[in-house]
Amino acid sequence: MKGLVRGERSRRVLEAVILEYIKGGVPVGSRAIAKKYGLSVSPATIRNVMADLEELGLLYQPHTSAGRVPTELGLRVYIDAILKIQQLSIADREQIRRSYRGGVSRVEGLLQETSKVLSSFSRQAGLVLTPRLSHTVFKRIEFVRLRTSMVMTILVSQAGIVHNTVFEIKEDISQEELDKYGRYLNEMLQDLALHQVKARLLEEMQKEKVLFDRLLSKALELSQKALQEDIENSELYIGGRTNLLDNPEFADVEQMRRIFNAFEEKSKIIDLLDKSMSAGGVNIFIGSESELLDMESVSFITSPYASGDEVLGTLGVIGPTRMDYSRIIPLVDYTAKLLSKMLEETL
Amino acid sequence: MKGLVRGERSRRVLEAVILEYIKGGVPVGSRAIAKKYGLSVSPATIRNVMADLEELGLLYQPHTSAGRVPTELGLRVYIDAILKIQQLSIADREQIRRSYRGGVSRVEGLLQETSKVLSSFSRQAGLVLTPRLSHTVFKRIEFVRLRTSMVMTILVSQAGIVHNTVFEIKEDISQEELDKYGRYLNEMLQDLALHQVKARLLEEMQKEKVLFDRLLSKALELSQKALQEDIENSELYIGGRTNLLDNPEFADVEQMRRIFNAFEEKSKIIDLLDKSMSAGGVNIFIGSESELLDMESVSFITSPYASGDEVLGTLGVIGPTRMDYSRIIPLVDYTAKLLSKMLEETL
DNA sequence: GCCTAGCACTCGACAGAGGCGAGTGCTAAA
DNA sequence: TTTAGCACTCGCCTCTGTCGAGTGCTAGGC
Repeated sequence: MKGLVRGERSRRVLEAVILEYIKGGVPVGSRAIAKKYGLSVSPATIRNVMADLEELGLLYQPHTSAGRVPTELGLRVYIDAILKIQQLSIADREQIRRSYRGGVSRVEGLLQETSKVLSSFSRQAGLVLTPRLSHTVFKRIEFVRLRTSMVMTILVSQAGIVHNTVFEIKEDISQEELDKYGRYLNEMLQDLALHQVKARLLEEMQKEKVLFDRLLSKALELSQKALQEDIENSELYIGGRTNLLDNPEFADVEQMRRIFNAFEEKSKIIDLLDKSMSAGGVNIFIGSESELLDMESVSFITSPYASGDEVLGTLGVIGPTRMDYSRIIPLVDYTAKLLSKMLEETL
Repeated sequence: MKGLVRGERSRRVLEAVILEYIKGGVPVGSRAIAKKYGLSVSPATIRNVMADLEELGLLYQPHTSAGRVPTELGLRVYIDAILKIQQLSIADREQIRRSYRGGVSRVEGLLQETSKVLSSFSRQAGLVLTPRLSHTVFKRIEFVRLRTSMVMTILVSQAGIVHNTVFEIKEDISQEELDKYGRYLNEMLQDLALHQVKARLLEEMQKEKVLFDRLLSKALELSQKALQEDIENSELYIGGRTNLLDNPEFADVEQMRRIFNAFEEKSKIIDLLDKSMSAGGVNIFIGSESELLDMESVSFITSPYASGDEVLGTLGVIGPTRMDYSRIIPLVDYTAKLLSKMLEETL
């Protein structure tokens, strides 16, 4: 990949075009670069270099007499081979930490807040994928009798995530009995990962002695029901949608509609974030790389977050392909680390 | 108000202009009305009537040689004095009920689903304000020790709403002890409204005997903390935001930005829905009536929903002032009733 | 006295023409 | 290899004229 841009000058020019384009959003011409980037060569020379870069597929011209715009490939090369990723400044870091003050007391709140932090610092939209329940560790289960034959199950994971389900049962069960079930299950499932819990329950249900113990079998049945639910699903928090409206390239409503549809639908974005969960560190998807067809002009910058050793979810920023990568990459990186630390410390 | 439009013909013309405007979104001229609405008078006559209506402030002309557009007042008069609100057709009702199938097992899910139902049937955005916790009846409290000195409180209301808080305590408390607190409090707070719970806790804390019982006082302290949290706040579910993008009047991005900002901010809309909670039945806010300044071109149609006698929250539809009131008013009405029934039955 | 036909008038929407300017590619000379 | 010069391209903007929808007014008819 690096070989694509051989000369030092080519590289400087590519960088200049991209920086200028990110700043202005309009095609950039040879003269502007010759002037502002002190390459001490004339515009004509720049033009030659640009023509070369265009042949390599890194730049392209929207029309004959226009300046150049970076292609996806161009951005890719820039990010991989040219951009030196800086640390976030101390001031920025301090400010991010400060935005969390005012105490967020629930995990859900913390994650939602994070999506807002990401959006306000990137001036784009922030994304936070909540942990899959099935990937977390069992902490506690509780049954509450809401009314005749209606039972609520509350499931708490070690990371402090709460999930509840309501369902109907054939015969009424008293709260006292439900409490017994709870104690029994809490004992049995201690410290299991939730996806193991399911297996464990089945296993227990096979055991002969259980079959003859009404209490146990009832308890197992109930918890089975609770787990059938969507513990595989993640939620997605999206902060700062409106920031996207400020991007001039989305003035055209059609683009905007596509993106907001994806926000409403969520599943596509969830899939994407899910994919980048296993890959460690910051991931960048430029335009069509995300394979969200019909989303050609947006980029994602994502990073997984964790609590201890356990990778919980992914967070990131979505914006136009023309966005300030040099600022947002470290932002996403830092925020992911900060969130991980907060999850680990406070929970 | 009714007196504003005296003649039967004036009324017909006003209605015609509004219906036509709702359908097309462009100013409507005298000829179109004369033709399509079989008033069997000539365009010239219609023009005279229109001029009268304009003088009354019910219509206005965007420019000299344009057709007429209804004003807010015009719409108000139309809705109050002319529109006969029909029942939703059996087919529609059936279809709405069907959209809920596939079993929604949590209250949150049910409400969120409702916002989607509202949006898809209105082709605008659907709003559902969740119940304030403080207005619901206490069902159960539960403490979970997440790790040393970190405790989670889970609060369940009779309607099946779950709220959790995490906080740090000075000295560690074992799960066994926490369970004891729970049992004690569940006994004590049975069937109280949550806003009474707070008072009750304070009251108990005053009692001398409690002061000397470490267990009790600790339990009270903990639950106090849990309740300090945002039990006064409602959440707002918004479904079908993208539908709004289809309204031609919002092609201009500025309008759209305002609305989406309000969605992001939420508090203004929450206030509005909150206000219309106490007023029974369907409420309609046209344009500036909502007093959400900078939202001149949108209308709200809202209705409270309840469970049993207890009014829980508000739901509604937000769309351009030019929306199909005759369809959406019954829709909102029916959906509120249906939701109330479902909340009552299934919980 | 109300309704209608006719007419002059207004004004936005649209299309085409022309000028501007940014930016290019090519060529020839340094 | 670089640069200056030049002809050329093409999007954007403005100006202009035409078109048509719609109006208000007036005079005559039921």
